[in-house]
Amino acid sequence: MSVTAKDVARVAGVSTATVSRALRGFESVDPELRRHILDVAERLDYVASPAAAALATGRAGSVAIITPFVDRLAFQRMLTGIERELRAAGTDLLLYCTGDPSEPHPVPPHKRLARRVDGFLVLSLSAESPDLEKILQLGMPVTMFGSDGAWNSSVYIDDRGGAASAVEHLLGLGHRRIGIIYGREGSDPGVLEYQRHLGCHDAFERAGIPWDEQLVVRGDYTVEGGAAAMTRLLDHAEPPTAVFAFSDEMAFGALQTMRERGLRPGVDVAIMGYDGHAVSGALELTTISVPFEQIGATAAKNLLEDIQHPDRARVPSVLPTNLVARASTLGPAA
Amino acid sequence: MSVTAKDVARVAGVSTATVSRALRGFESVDPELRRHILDVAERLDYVASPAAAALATGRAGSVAIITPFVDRLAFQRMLTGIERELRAAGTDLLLYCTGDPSEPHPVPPHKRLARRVDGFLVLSLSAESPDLEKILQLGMPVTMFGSDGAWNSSVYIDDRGGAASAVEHLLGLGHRRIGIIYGREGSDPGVLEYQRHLGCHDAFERAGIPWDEQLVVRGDYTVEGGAAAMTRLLDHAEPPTAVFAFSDEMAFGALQTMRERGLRPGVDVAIMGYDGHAVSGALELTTISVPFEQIGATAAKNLLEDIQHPDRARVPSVLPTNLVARASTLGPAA
DNA sequence: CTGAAAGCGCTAACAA
DNA sequence: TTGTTAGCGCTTTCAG
Repeated sequence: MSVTAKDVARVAGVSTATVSRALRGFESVDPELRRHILDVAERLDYVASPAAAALATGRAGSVAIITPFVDRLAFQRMLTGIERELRAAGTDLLLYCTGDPSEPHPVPPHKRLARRVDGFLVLSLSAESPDLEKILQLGMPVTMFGSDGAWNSSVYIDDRGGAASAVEHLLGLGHRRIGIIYGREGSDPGVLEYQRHLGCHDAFERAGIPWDEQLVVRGDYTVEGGAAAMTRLLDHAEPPTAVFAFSDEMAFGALQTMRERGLRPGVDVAIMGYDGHAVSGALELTTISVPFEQIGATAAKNLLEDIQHPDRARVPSVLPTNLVARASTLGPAA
Repeated sequence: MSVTAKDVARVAGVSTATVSRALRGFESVDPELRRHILDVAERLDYVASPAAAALATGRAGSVAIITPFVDRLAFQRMLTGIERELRAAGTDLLLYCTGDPSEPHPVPPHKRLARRVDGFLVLSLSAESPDLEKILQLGMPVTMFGSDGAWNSSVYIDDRGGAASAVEHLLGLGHRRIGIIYGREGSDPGVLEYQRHLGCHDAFERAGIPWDEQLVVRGDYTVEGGAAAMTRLLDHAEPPTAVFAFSDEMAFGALQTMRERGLRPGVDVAIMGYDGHAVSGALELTTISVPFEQIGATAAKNLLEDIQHPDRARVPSVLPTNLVARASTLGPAA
């Protein structure tokens, strides 16, 4: 097969135990011997078998990301932050995508990953998802983002407040008929989207404006879905003067629909998104910016901490969002 | 620790060997016994240790993606396709990001992953990258995309032709001063970007138009970089009447700069991108669409094939690109 | 068709 | 400080 610790031991004239110790930088190895062993290992181009190490130690040296979708900008940005942290820590990253929650997956993640990783990074899974439940049952370190609930070492943003501030921004501009483009049907209290709904309600209530179900449509978190949703809103007998989409991607689609109809963002209809992706700047889209890279990095750091110190008490991290007002709600700069 | 094959064997009243055979669906196990064993395993909530299996069989049951950046739309789309294929095959996915080629990474990927995976999916790495060389030396199955060269089981698109058709589209609209926004400095013949440069040259040459270095600027493959590049182009004494960006992301930035200056895409300056991301539709951006999801899926399939049949001769897959003309070059629809 | 036994390559007590 | 000796949990000949 390939060169093993035994080979290194033989060539270096020591035991495999010493090879193992030297390679892992144990203090208890004679510095000179150690150098010698490292030399030999280098020369033989030795690479330790992670499988054997994992079997012997019980730790895998890797963590898994569990998330329903990989094709969302928010995920991409979190991944950027996660990858950076993990690489710095020398921890491998396994990606497991559960797909649409409505369709059951061939092999549930806890089955596949249980003994393969040291911990889980659960992103955008509902707190009520059966997958999550199974993973928690494993009793391994888990850090979450996007699931509502008070878990240790998880990462949060104030989504309810963020959504409320979005609506308030529009109200402040004088809008009274405000359309909402949400993501997916059947969002339960365990998922962030639900918080955004609550935030909208909060803002409307404070302003004494009744909630109008007619102006709430689904956009599937995609550009196309957002475009279709906007079409429905505009075709309404009494169309909204402002629209708040629960993600930038859906807002992009809404902008497209407006363009097709010759409507000017921020002039004819105000529109805003949520997430603060790079492209929203290029589109002059008002949005709630969310620090996804930092969310990813923080989640990864928390998880690594949890893995190293399983019993240490941890406190959730809360990260800020903020509203970035642009021409899509303010109109073209004077 | 947790429940092992031995536990299942004991409870089921058989040997661990039979448990192993039954669980892997070997024909040689009595159907009835087999059902019984599966039952017990299910009941005990048994999950085989991948580390132990890997150690015993020599195969990891996973593949690694090696790529310099994860924060690009193209990567995200490939990942979508890859993940789908791999999940269907029950193969795990490890993600390894090399970072900027110019800055050396802490641990070379081949060291870390050599014995951890059964094969590599190398995306957007230069054919002349030292990382690639090391990985190839491992002698394991490798499927590539975005590295130019004739490797088996790799996936290609005709980037040279695609870039040429982009320029020809602009030429066909009467443009003679065409700006180019490329991605990164020092692209060598081993990377796809180089092919795009060649394609541009091809088109200019066929049209008898001299190449003007003044109109070629760098955009770093980001929205911000594209915006800055566009600024430089427009500040030119004799600005281009059309601009071709080597990625949609950079074209988005260019559009932003135009908007800030009150220039209308397709009217004042024609602009086109490359990649065909979903957002480009929303922006009415003319682009060369590239089937990244399909590229990812094909690459993953090829790799899995290679792993299963290491000696079978393979032929590279070539996937099509095509030009999608929109308002950013054609002007607003009549 | 099934069981016994010998590893896979590494780590961790325990001795020396 | 270093070597010896058992495993970690699974797979896989080889017998039966």
